[in-house]
Amino acid sequence: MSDEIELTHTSHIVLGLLSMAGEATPYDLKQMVSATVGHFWSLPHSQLYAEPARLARAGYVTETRETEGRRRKLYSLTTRGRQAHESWLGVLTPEPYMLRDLALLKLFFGADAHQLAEVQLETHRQKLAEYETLMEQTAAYSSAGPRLALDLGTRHERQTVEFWEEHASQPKMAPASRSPNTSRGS
Amino acid sequence: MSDEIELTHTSHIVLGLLSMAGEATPYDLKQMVSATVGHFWSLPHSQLYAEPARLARAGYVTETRETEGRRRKLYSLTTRGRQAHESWLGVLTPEPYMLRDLALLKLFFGADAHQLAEVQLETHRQKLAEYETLMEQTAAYSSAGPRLALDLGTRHERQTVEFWEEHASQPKMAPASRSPNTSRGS
DNA sequence: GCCTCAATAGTCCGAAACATACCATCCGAT
DNA sequence: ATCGGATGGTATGTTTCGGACTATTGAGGC
Repeated sequence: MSDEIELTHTSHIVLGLLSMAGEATPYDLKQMVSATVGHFWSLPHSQLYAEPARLARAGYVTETRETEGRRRKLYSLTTRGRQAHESWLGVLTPEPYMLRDLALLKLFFGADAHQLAEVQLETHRQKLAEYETLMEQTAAYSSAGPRLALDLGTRHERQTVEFWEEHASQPKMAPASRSPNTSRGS
Repeated sequence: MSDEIELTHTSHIVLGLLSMAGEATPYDLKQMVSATVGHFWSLPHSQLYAEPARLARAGYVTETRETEGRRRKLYSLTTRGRQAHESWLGVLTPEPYMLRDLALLKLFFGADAHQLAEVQLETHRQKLAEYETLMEQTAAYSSAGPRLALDLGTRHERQTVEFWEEHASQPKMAPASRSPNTSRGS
């Protein structure tokens, strides 16, 4: 412990997840991410091996190994880590948010909206469906934070779908019934 | 020219801007970014010096210098660059988008929504106002792409503001008649 | 008992992006 | 004359990205 490091976004995700899980291996973190924040904040799984190690060096988490089997590394928050997490939660952030949407970028640069819409609709409808499923699952037992976040996410998706719907079906030749054969096979 | 590189998001932004401007210095690009795509896709200005150079090495843009004054570097698309840009525009991307919103992250991890809302409202209202101003300015003369992108951006902001409004003024005492002041006037 | 396949679990690395600090020049107003 | 602000640019250490690559484990078929 004791290299001074600065806590990055990734750090706070790891700290946050550990505070929820109590104790976790990087692989657990990976699962958690993809089930939760990964929906809107993606990161490569390699980070989830590198970052806890970094946090351990700086004394925010402890690293122990299983004594048997794969001898996986188990991480959990130290007092310092818990404090860091909590004070992060308490700090108000006017921080700008980033919406990195390739489709939006292409739209801006003049791509054909109708064409874009086709793919975007599929993507976002699927995501919306996922969210709605999640919503049902978590409605009862989950704590407030995740539910609120999911709520905002769902609204975003719903709106995005609406937007693209408006641009989907009337490119220039408006009339006939397009058979919307968006079969959802994987 | 002729190192093979792969075109990143940053590359495509630079190519796109150059295709709009015809010719530009990194500083020009910097201005353009902050006036346009920078609203939703931020990047450090140093990239706008590094990236064109990289693209020049690979033959996507030409680099010339002013012969007088500051002898700034001027970039413009080569045929290859223009092609790359256009084919990028044409490719359909189911690519997932990322919403990197610290506030959302904190919300997820259990931060106090009421408190968060305060700051978020300020930020997003301001952004919304910006967008609405931009909207008026660009309504007439601007081409379709930017207008559509702006439209989507504006809706996002509007919705985000709505969301935080719901969490701003009634922290835990729920009951009374909420005046649903979600006026949708532009 | 052996094999295979999927899920689990982890390492590694080059390239890109990030954030910021720093430097230099020009020009108009005091 | 000089000061400050806009202009214009470089440099650098850290983080992130993205994916390739390698094991191990356990369940089910044969």
